[in-house]
Amino acid sequence: MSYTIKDVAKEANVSIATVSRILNGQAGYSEKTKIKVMKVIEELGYSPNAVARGLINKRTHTIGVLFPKLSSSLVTDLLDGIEKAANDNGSSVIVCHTESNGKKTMNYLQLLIEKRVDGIVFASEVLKEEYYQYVKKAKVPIVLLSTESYAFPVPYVKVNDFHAAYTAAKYLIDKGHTEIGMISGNKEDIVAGKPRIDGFRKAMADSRIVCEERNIVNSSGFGFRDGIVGLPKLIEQFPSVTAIFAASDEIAMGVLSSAYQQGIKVPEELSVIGFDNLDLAEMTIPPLTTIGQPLVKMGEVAAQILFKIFETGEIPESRIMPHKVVERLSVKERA
Amino acid sequence: MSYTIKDVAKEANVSIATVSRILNGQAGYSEKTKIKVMKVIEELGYSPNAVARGLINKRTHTIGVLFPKLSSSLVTDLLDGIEKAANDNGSSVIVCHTESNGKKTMNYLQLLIEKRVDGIVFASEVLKEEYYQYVKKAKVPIVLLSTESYAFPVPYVKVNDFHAAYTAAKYLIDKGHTEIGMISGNKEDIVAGKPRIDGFRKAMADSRIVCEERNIVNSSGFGFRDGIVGLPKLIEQFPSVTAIFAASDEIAMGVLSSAYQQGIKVPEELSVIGFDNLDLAEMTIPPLTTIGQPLVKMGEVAAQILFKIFETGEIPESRIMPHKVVERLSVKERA
DNA sequence: TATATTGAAGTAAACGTTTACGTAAAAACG
DNA sequence: CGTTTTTACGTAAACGTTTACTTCAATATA
Repeated sequence: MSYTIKDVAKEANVSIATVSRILNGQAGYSEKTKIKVMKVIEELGYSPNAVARGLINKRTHTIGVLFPKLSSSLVTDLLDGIEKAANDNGSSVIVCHTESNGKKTMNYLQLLIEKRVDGIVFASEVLKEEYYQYVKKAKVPIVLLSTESYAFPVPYVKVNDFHAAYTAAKYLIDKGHTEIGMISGNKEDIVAGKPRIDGFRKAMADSRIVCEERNIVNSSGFGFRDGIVGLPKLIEQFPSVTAIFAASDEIAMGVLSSAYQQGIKVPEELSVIGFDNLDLAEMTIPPLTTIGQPLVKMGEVAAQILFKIFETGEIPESRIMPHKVVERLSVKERA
Repeated sequence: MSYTIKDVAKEANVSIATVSRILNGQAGYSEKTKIKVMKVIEELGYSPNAVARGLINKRTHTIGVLFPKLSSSLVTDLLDGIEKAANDNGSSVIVCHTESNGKKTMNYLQLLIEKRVDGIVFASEVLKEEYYQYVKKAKVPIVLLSTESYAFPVPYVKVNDFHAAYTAAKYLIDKGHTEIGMISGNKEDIVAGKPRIDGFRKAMADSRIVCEERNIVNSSGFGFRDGIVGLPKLIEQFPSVTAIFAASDEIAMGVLSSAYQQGIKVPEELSVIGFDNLDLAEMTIPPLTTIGQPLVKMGEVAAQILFKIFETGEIPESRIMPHKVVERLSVKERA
């Protein structure tokens, strides 16, 4: 097919060992032969076979990434960061799209392990026992991104959702709001759903604002639709609401759209704060005030943790990334 | 490290050839030994080494994808489709993020070729001669996605941008508009910029509507900012405008935001049609009428073309995917 | 000058598979 | 029952590298 190291060796009248040494900068050859060999490589257009290298070196310079879905700008930013860090470390990334499906996830894990990826980033989803045991048995390093495991000792990279939600609610309170509602995403989601609700509740409690059932609408997911249907529901059960904490930017966009349809002015009549700071948060009308997660950075850090593990063999600590409120125009001080 | 086929063979008292045959369903063993071997595999938790397989089979079951940027929902949808089709065909995908940088692109191509990917999807960017020659020399199948090459015989998958833009303009015209402007994206972009402008012009001409300099604002890219700055510019040079064709949904969102800031009501005072039908097009205020590209499907088709090439060795024809107008609420019939 | 050291290479084994080829026993056939 | 065919394996080479060991000449050292 294409040329091999043998072809190069033959053409240059040296042994394959010499070619290999030159290619890997390993000492043991003269400048003259190097030049000769490089010339042959150039002429032939020889490209070293990374598969063969991987076989003998037991290192593929490839990492695998598992996402529940691809078409979400949250995931995209994470991937962006991962890819960046991987590339900086001379590795490539294989993306897998699990659709939050247990069987698919297992298949992907199997695939990645058979391909002998150096490590795995598991993103935005809960690490089931089955998954954990499988990669543990295969001894492949794994790091969690934008998720966390309470049951297993796996390093993770994420923001503190409890704290971030607290910050969001507190921000609204500091703006003079007292009639504050939340549209929460899935409360069964123990890693991103529940903590945000708890953080919201805690902020309310700390400010001595009563927070009951009616303050919170639990939706099934974190999507646009959840915001669209969430707002009318919230208004129905809590008509005096003046400010809303949406558990994701997509929910917030749904709220914005729903408010617009109902003729509710944001932020004049209703303030809205989101969560994530997706790219589209600055494109909404009005531009969305939100809790920013450093998504790209988080992806980078997750990948870097993997590389650290390759180097040292030790498992580093998890990283809680800082969140911040990104002030735009969807929240107004209450008179 | 982990178990090999030899360990399995020894443990099961058979030769490695037999294990291999069982693993690949190759005939040449009895049911009894199969059961015995499978049991050993199960016990050991043996995982076949795809790297070794790749070396001997000259097939890695991996394809590479090059994107100019990752954080764009356009690219994400394409990737989604590619990944889906790849997975259906037992392959994985390596993503590369070129940032439209020639050097980075060449590095990625080199990387992918060294890793011996079975094929490459080159997306949303123009295929430079240097790129083409390099992958051609390596004899790696390549397919273009959402882009096209006039100079080289490379199969592509995309919509007909000229025709799609024509459709957009015609749609506005059919709604009774005659004062129609365009915010065009980069007109130097010969594959997506220029054809859309030409399509727009043609539709205007065919309807005997004069279309001059002032009808079109050329921006440098296809992003939100371009819409934000584009609208004021367009209004200044063409104050009577009642409808706008934005060359991308992101531009359209910029237009929407800019219009909102200036107190221009969409669609009452100004109609806007976009291009792409990104996920976020339905989340805008008002929901965006746009030209839909079947992005996920396009990704799938691109990958399938690659698999077809692997099978047949022949290069299939390019595919022009159908576009359609997705009617939402940002365009209004003119009184 | 005799010996030790260094430098520049080559040889061959190993990585974990697949597969062409060989072989012995079992089955089928006449 | 003798011969042919089939079945069920085993042996060993190959895939394209890296690298531990060798080797041989040139240089440094005593």
